[in-house]
Amino acid sequence: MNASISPADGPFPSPGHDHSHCVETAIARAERLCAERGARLTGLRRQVLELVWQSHGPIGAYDLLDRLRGLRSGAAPPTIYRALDFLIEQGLVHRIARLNAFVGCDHPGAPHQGQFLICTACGSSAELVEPEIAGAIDRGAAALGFRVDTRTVEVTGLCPRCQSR
Amino acid sequence: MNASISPADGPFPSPGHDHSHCVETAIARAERLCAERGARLTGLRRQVLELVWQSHGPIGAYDLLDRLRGLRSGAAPPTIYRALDFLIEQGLVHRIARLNAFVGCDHPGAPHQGQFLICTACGSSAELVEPEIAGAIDRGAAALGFRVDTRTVEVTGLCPRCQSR
DNA sequence: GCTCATATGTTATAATGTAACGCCCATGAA
DNA sequence: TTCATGGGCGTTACATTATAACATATGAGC
Repeated sequence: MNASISPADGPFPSPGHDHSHCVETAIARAERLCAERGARLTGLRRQVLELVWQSHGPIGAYDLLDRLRGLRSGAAPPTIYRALDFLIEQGLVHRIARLNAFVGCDHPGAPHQGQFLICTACGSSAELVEPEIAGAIDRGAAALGFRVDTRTVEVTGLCPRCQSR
Repeated sequence: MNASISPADGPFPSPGHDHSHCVETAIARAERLCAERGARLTGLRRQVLELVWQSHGPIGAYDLLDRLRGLRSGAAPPTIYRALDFLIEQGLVHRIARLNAFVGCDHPGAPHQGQFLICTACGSSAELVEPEIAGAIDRGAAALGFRVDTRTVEVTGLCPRCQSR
């Protein structure tokens, strides 16, 4: 099993966690990946990626916009959405459809699509990378002759911490 | 494997299909289920369910609203959303998060959550009921100590017809 | 420096979804 | 019968999310 975390360094954020370290790591990985690919991680795009990671869970576009305005007065919705489009294209950010929200990808570089566990009590999320889930989906689709492009898997429930509260 | 269809009577709609029959069947099932449960399938709710089924694929709330206005002048967004809330609660309709759209459930009465194949070429969708997918999700979640509530599975790609065009 | 494509700024608007309040009507108790 | 109750729906207003369209700036390569 290959489970991991978003945005903290355990399956779900733990209390004494140094999150700024995660942010730095994520930015560093993003820089490297974009350099390898010749993709332009501009100042704006890096700022938006930092803001996504600084959030302790999935964050909406307009919340990001509010925070971005602290850095760039005059930012407007297209500012955010264009940056997010780029980051998603590069596999650095995932969009969670059920929440209309965005979250940093824990496995940039590895070809995969997001599988998310979303805690309805605390709002945190964890990213799964489960080949078994993708495999089961592909078998079901193949049985109907369907050619798979993207797979969205979003699971709601309670994270370990919120179960014991 | 237990695959089936939405809204037609094969894995994906076929050309000479008599769709009005599907609509009637769906309404009849809904009447029966609601009667058993003591749930009130009112005139409005039945009309909305018919409109959902009359669509040959997932349909947005405001498209439904436009059509409903042909039957009830003065219908407003809450009219549609409240009816949809009821229908979803009763398991008669599913919401497809990626599309912000709604589709009739092929398996009302059977406890399940929607698993959808969505053709990006023709817009049609097919509903899967794959215990293997749910099982794989549950195992992945259990490994992180996550208690599952709902599972959203939405797969995009090409249906058999659109692959051969 | 020039040119071109790309990135970003800017304004406006589209698309989707909800809050809040009040009326009506069916139901059941006094 | 009357009246309280609650659900369903009408209605208005508004909140939230996302995009279109056009102008300007920036940066990489020549």
